[in-house]
Amino acid sequence: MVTMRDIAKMAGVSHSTVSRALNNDPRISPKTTEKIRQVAEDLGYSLDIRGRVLAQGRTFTIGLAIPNITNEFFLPVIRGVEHKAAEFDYSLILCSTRADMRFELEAVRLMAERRVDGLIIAWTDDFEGIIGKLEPNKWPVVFIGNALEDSPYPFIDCDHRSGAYDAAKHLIELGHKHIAFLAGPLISIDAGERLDGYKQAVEENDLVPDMWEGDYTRSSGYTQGKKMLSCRRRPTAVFAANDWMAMGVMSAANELGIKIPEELSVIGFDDVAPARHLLTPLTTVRQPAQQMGRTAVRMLLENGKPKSKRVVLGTELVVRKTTHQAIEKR
Amino acid sequence: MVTMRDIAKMAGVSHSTVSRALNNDPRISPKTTEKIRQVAEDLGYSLDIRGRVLAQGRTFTIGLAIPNITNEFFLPVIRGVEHKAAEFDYSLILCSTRADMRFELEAVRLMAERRVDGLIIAWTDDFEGIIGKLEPNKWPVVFIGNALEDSPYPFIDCDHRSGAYDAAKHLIELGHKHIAFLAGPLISIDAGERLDGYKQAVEENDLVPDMWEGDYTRSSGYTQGKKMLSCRRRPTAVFAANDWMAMGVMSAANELGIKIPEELSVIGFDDVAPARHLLTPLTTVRQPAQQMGRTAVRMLLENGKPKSKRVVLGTELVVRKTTHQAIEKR
DNA sequence: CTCCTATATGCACACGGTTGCATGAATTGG
DNA sequence: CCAATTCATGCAACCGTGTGCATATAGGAG
Repeated sequence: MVTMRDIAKMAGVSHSTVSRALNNDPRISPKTTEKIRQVAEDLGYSLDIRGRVLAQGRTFTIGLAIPNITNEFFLPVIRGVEHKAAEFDYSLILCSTRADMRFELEAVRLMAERRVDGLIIAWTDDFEGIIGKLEPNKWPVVFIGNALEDSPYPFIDCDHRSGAYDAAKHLIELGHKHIAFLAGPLISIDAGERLDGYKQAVEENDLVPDMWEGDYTRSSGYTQGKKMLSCRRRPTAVFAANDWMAMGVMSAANELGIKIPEELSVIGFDDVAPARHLLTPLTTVRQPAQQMGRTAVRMLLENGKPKSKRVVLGTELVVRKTTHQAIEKR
Repeated sequence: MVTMRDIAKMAGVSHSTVSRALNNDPRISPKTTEKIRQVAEDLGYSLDIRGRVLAQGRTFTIGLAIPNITNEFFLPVIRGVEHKAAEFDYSLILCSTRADMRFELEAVRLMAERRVDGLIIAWTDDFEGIIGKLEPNKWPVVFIGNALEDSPYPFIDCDHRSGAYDAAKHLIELGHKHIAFLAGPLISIDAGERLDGYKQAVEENDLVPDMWEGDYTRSSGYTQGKKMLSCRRRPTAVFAANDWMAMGVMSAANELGIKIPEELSVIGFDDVAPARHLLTPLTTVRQPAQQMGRTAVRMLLENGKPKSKRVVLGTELVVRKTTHQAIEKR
């Protein structure tokens, strides 16, 4: 492998001159620079960034820890982070933590050892554990998702409450009177906020809440969907707290011969890719996942003066084909 | 930031002793080792892997260049690479090349500068360009996908031909006599092979091929689907060369009021997540994407003796709900 | 007591760049 | 023609860790 010292020898200069020439230092004469460039080219030189990294104290790398690569939901987050990082000429180190705290802490250790210039932790359950690991050396970190409103750590999340409110409002405006809500696991922060949004909308309009609990998986949507749709007075609309459960509900409705959207409106949350591609594409609330990724990178890298440590992004109601005017009551 | 020299000073030893102690060198006495461990702990020491990297000449990092993070199809590949790399205690640097050769070469340069221990290039169109960049320094590389059978470079792909053959055969065994094939863009290598597999199966059974060309996008599936299903004698089964196009065809059928699978069987290729989640889930040929990722890492990292430079994995026919016995001819 | 052998640790250099400061050469002004 | 200044380059230290070899100390055998 050819180094700057090799080039220096060939060009009859010192290796510091080579370094400066290749970095366009104006103090090196154009003639020398040109010569060095030429020799470098001839020898097939390739910069070894490891030297620079050690000398300059930066790694031009950021780390991203994602709970579960398997879940399509995180894909746009990764994309956002990758693209924004690339804009800054930064590389991305990706770790999947399998939603397991041990792996998560392991990933943090790994990235700290690599001295990444910044760390993005997505949807962790253990803020304190991570901060504890990072604290001794004050590594810069940004969290995405799962954020408490009064979190002392820099985070990015979206407004689940108002997103859920919008979704419920949408159904109400279509004339639905009986709107069931299929909640996520209520230990989770966003699940609680989404429930709140639903409740607020329903109560503001003098409707009675009808709450069921799932666990954000498709199969829980299916099971609970079967139950709620077999009730004597079944809802005319279901708001599922995420798309996976919404798809489970659709499955259940399908098996029960209930037509969507004519006989049942369904709305989800997140705007996950598979839901977009259904034959009757799902109406949902889009979480700006890609933008969340981009913003996280910006917060980490943008010239040191973070305007704010907390960012809450808005959501967007995406009306597609699964919501429909309520049928009149007989 | 506390370094080994700091620890050494505190513990009254030299930094080489610290290095050895922390690496469990048996030559350091248990007493000293324990003491050094303790001091390291007290000072909140964290290994800086950059030093090791430079000293040992390895980076414990592999690079993965993916054409397009946006496409869910690549997700299992990333997962496979990430998991396998983690098993080896390797980190993963991820680059999305936006299916643009310039970005691709840029990504290769970046990873080379970072001195990754191995490079995985997924579905490139420009093997020579990349090898040209890598050649001068003989960086280890493995390609995934888009492989020519006689490629001189180490690659992993799956057997598109036999996969397509299986798909067509499946339809034939269900009694279909008129099976349309919606091909991918025929410049692409796998598109050609899939077409060959289809042709072989159809001809072996004395059926007449009915070939249409798409471009692997959902919308091309929709457009061509509309056309082929509006023919006077429309096919009873469609084999789309990938899942996205299959979903387009299903959309078209849906709009034309053609019932799937009763009136039309549809089969895809790849087993992309959204196709799995349709209300009537798609029958398809699974490309072992995750395993391809894992294998690529293994080829790069496993103790230097690659058994073979070319791996062609098998595919798996996944029968779900979109294929059905052919209706009898009247 | 002396010699030999383990055992434990330190010294110094290596890895591949970057950078503050010094030095030598060339140019300019008087 | 000399001094002052600018310009181009080299020297050497540095970043944090790993490692071959030398050295110091202790323990055991004769």
